[in-house]
Amino acid sequence: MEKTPENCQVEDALGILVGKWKPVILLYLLQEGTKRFSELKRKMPGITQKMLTKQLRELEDEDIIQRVVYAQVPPKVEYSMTDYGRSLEPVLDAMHDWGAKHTVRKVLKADQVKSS
Amino acid sequence: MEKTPENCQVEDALGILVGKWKPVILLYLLQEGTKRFSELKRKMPGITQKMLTKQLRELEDEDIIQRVVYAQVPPKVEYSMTDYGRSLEPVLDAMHDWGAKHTVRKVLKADQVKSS
DNA sequence: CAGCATCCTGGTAGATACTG
DNA sequence: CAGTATCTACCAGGATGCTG
Repeated sequence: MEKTPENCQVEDALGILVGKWKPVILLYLLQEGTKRFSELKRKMPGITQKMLTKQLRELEDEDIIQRVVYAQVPPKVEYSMTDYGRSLEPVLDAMHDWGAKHTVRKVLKADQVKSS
Repeated sequence: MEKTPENCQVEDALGILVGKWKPVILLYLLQEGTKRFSELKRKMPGITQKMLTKQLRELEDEDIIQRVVYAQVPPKVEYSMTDYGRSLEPVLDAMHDWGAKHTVRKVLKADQVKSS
């Protein structure tokens, strides 16, 4: 597929990644494997149950993550990356690498302002 | 910089890329070089002047693109990528590649539903 | 030509409370 | 434990009109 602006496929990846907590959720699942709902919640202080549920549902709808419910009491639900979801890893890597450089740059710039 | 979720640098790249028209604008400037305001506007039927201005300003504030104003009548303003902005290209590439695969996958999935 | 000022709207995010 | 159900706040995005 050509990389012309008229034929922009960037939006798809963007659409899946946008959401205040999605990148973090994906990084957890990619690096630490399967996680329970409560584990994810604990890892992300500040997120509400509603938001976590919503973001997970959206990722599930896109087949990026998998949701497994255990029929037991108390309930147990586990989330993990799908093989397909793992294909997003290079994208996240590229973004992370760029973000790291960008952060460094912002710090340098702030220094310049200070010393001027 | 480590790629731990606690230290997520993905958001930075995401923050710069989100905006309904930013990826397209960047692809135009990356692939076709310097462009005037009106040229960009013509390329993107549907965008309003206000939105184009806004998106361009935001990209400029992040030093991704450069804005050059020619003191003449009628006014002429040209936009181009900065060297720094060009460093985003691998990110856009990664996202485009993924998006292209994703599109194919969605088509296949739709077919499965139809033939079932 | 390029852009600002104003007003409007829908959806994302969040706070809070309740349930199988 | 892992969710729904409401309600509220905010802002990106958009329509329209004016200007150096």
